[in-house]
Amino acid sequence: MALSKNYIPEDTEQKWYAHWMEKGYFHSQPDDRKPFTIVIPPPNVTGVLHMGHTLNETVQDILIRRARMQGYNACWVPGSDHASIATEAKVVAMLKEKGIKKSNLSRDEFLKYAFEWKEKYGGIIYQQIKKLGCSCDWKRTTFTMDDHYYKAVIKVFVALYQKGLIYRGARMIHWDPAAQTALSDEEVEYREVNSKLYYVRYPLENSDEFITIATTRPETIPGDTAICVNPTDIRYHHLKGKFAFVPLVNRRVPIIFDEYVDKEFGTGCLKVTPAHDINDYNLGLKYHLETIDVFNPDGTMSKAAQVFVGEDRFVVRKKIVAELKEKGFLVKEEAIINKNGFSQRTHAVVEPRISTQWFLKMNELSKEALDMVLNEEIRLYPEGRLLNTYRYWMENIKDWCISRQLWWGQRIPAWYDENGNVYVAETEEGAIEGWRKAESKIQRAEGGKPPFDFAQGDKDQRSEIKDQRLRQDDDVLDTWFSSWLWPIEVFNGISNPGNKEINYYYPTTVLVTGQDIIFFWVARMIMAGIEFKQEKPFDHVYFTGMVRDKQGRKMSKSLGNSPDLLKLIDLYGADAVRFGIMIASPAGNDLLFDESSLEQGRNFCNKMWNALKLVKSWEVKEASDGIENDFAVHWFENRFNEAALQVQSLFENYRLSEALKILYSLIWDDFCSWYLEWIKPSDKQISSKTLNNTFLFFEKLLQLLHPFMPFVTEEIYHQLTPGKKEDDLMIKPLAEVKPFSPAILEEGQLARQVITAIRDARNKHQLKNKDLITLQIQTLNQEVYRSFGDILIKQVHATALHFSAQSFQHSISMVVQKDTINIQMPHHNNADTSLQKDKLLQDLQHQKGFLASVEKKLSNERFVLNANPELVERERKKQSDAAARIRAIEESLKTL
RNA sequence: GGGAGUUUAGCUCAGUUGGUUUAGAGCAUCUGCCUUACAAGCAGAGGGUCGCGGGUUCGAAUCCCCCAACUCCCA
Repeated sequence: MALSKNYIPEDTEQKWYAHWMEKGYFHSQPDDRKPFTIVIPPPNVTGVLHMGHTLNETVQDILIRRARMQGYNACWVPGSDHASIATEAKVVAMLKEKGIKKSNLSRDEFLKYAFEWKEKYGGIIYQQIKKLGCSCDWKRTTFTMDDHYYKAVIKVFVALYQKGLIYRGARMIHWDPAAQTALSDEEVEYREVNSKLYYVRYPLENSDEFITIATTRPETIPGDTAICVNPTDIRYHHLKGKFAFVPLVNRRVPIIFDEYVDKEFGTGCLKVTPAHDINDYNLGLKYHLETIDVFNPDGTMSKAAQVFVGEDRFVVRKKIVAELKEKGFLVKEEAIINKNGFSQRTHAVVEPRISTQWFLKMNELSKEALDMVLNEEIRLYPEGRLLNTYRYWMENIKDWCISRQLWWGQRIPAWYDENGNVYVAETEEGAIEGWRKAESKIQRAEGGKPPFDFAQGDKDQRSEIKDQRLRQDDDVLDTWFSSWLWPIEVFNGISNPGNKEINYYYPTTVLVTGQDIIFFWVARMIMAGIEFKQEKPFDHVYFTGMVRDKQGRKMSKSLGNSPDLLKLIDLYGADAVRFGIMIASPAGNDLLFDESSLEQGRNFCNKMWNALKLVKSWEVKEASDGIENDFAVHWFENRFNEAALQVQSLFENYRLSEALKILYSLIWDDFCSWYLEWIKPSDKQISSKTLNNTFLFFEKLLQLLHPFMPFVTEEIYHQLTPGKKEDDLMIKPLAEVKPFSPAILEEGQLARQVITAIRDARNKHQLKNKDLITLQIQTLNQEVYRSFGDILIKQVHATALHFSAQSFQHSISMVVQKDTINIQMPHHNNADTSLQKDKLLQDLQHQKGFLASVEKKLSNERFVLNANPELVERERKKQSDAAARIRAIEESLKTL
């Protein structure tokens, strides 16, 4: 079958993915090979594949595919997390469309809808990951709400509670009024916003005077319970012991003095609202102030506010300002820029709120997790900045608020009795048992007998307790409280500790993730690994950068600058998308996404496709090889080995983008532009030896490139010798990297330089391709030139190669390394040599300058004395080379 | 406000412990080519006071200090 003009990705991608799946290449089982394990950072179940995922998954696939070819037992576990806030919001929205209110549903009914939703939409992203070509072990797909996973999370909660690391308490937390749930510190994003600073005067008691405060949040005025100034601020010394009245609600509040207040900000007077600001809350604790919560959970004004009850906080801000103005309390307003906290999921302005929540103590957990990274037991790539970030967070760690006021997630395994006592257990029975023990203790203390005897299995009594005496906590756990177990529980390491799989695959080899979730995930996974497995979760962490558009802006829905990935795959092919993304992602840097790099990837596929067409068009002629092919084959073999070695070392350092660049240039330039042109026969006839070597080279190139561009390489691999292939490139073992000879590479370099120099001269003198030239070289190294003489003649369209001690008169001459090259055309006896002369003069000047700098170095005694001998020797070589080159140039100039 | 990082060609980046031909690559640009694998191509070329200013050294893109700009993280 004739091959198409260009490479057509859609013809091959689906075919090969299906083939690989059918062969079970992606599936891994423990065996006696070394494992190479990656767990996918679980994308959110509500998600569709975006550019960030694409970069991330591509990197993982590259690593896992290469490891597989290197003979590791490669296992890449896919999955997703349940994303409680985001998913619950989607389900609520879906219900709303159906005309169902969440508040009218029972918890179980709601969860039924949620699971339905998950079944319907939760798998979309998997299909997209497959389109990208990712070789995940789909049989291991895990979801953070799977049964075993759910149980593991509960088990961990109970264990940490029993260890005293989990506690429940009233604290000031971040409240998301849109989702109506608490958030952890990490789920709040701070952004600068334009806002206003309002100056409001509060009347003083028993006086005509006022005290003026400045605030950006006038809607919290009804919650004020003090005014605070700095004790060193002499402006307010006379107010010691005085009281003021809060405008609108007319509350009498004390004036207190504390160092916390910044004298320079506003008027130096701070209104204190302990219920609605973390610093004010601390002042409240210190000075025993009343705490008045003026907001409802949804961000409207509460009854306690007395004014504008039931209206939204931002509407009320405007109304209160208007009223303050009207009543003469407002002194002035000033435009300022300040930072607001926004919910990462709903983007609502976060409200500091005092609330009873569950917390995990982080101090003890963090110590070992920090050491593990500092002493390089776990290595971060790239290291520098991220190590500092990690250290800072770990050293200043705060307790983690893990409860969420939602239904979609693992329900907190805590039960309360009528008196508010709490019983934490993995099951309800366990909690009842705990309650019974506690009860009977009291009974015994009071001399009575235990109320129930479960040993007798009294079912009625049991349900009585369940329904009337014990009530389970309504809240669920933070999604990250399940994700932090991911590297362990995907192998059932918590629900079924010590099983064969966890023992084999854990710790995993490398985690690939974005820098933005270093705290959410990476740090906490390390803690979980230490706590529950007594071992690190992974050896390496590779952080990818952020995907931006080509102007450097973050990709976002609102800017509309994130491209539709599936469309791009349709347009360019998955390999081209992978190429484009990787070539533009220098290790550790952000990716500036530009469609033109996908085009480059598509063109690259096409280039290889055409090389395939070329080599397949050749026919074997059984005759001895000409010398030219020996040189070409020998040279390319060494060039390949050199590049393979570079690629290996780049992989070891996670410099994937650079490895891809090396391969791109190795295939396009070295293989296609040089090697294939050198061996290309004029009559399609080629020796079997050269052809076989060429096929072998091609295969080896495809193999090295395969992890980056799996589809096109597999396709060409099979096309090279159709019908014969029983294996697949994907699982073909990668050969050991072989040493290379620098000498042959240098000879190749010389050949290329001479060819390029002559082509340049032809170009400058507007010689047609068909014009044959006479070629003469002045060199002390005729042997080397003879070894590639035929290549030279073919590549520059010369009649023959001559060696001579003298230049031709009226020839065009140039100097390559230490040799002078002369070319002459039959019909160009009076060629204009001025261009050539300029170039030689320029080169001469450069060489002289260079020689001078080398000689300066060598005439410096301190250099010769201090620098190591090899270095001095190298400088001497530079000196003699430069001198030789200068001589050659001067010679050539004489003939012009 | 505190901390970290970055600054090399028009753009994106390499440049390992200071010395490897007075700085390299890809893309973009320019010139010439429809040469029978490929115009999604071929051949060639131009382009940088290594952010600024000091210092250390025989020698600095590389080490130190100051300043400037940008980015990120934290509060």
